[in-house]
Amino acid sequence: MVEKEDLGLSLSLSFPQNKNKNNNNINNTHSLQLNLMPSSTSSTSLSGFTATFQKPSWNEPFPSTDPNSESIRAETTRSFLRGIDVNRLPSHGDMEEEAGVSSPNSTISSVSGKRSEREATNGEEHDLDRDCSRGISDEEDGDTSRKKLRLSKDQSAILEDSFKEHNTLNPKQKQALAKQLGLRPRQVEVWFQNRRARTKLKQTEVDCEFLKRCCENLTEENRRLQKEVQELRALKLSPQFYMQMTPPTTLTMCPSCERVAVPPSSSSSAPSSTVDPRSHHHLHHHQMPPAHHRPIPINPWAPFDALRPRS
DNA sequence: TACATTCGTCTGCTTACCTCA
DNA sequence: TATGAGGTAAGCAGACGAATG
Repeated sequence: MVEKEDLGLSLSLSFPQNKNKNNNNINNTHSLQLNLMPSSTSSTSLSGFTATFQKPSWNEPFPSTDPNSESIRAETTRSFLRGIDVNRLPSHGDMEEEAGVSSPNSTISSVSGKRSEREATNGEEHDLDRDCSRGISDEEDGDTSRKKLRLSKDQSAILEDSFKEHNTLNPKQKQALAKQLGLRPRQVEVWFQNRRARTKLKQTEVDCEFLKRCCENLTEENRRLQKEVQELRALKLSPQFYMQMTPPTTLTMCPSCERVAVPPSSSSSAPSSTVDPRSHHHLHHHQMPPAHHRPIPINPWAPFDALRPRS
């Protein structure tokens, strides 16, 4: 079994750009990438989804720019081919000698369900692949419990590699991969479906964690601001406050950004109406605020604002 | 061109089995 | 040894898009 650390999940926080289909288009999103790859991971899987999806090439089943990963992959494939293949088809005739490992050909699907009823009613094999994938074999007709196939490590590794290249498969790719792995196309298809589901689940967990942290930050910011309001109220009650206060007429509002602008010189007594709007704009965007002027706190939702879809 | 049908594939949910602590 | 939790292969339903008549 492939360990979680080996999955090479690169999770992203995504906001769908267009919800064209069930909100599920995970590729067409703004993404905040969170690469969860452990630093010690081998080079075969370090690029994560985003990077590896950029260069799909199925002319070569497992392309690699890294000679090391190439050799690892080749070795994996070799060991896979010479090793125990729990999914070999019955025609190979050696599956039963591999004790303790179940074969997909011993897999028995549940006979319950509407689809089975439909097919029984039709009485025709309109989908050989699907029928085959359910592993209904002659020698196990009496057993209604489905046995579960466990993919070998090598099969899982190869499937993972493929998934990093493409998270979906076209029929040709599916066939090729199934042939390479000695699996049925339906099994490859199901594996990819489940893999996408796992990826999405992981992403959801990461998103949830991220939102939780945002919420905590906002709560903290809110607490801080409340405290500051209290302090300002207390200060307002003291008479010294009015002595130090600058007349409000020296403050102007920038019409473009709607922020309070500080005149070029605090000693200037010129009313704000005389300030040239152009110079004001120039100054207020390039002049450092007075020391007593508290900087505007960073909007904790800023990362979201940047990522949010424009609607 | 608009419409109905079929087909393949997707996601989401669920079940059943397997492994391991 | 029994058992419960977690992982995962696989089934099913419903939706969607493309192809076809």
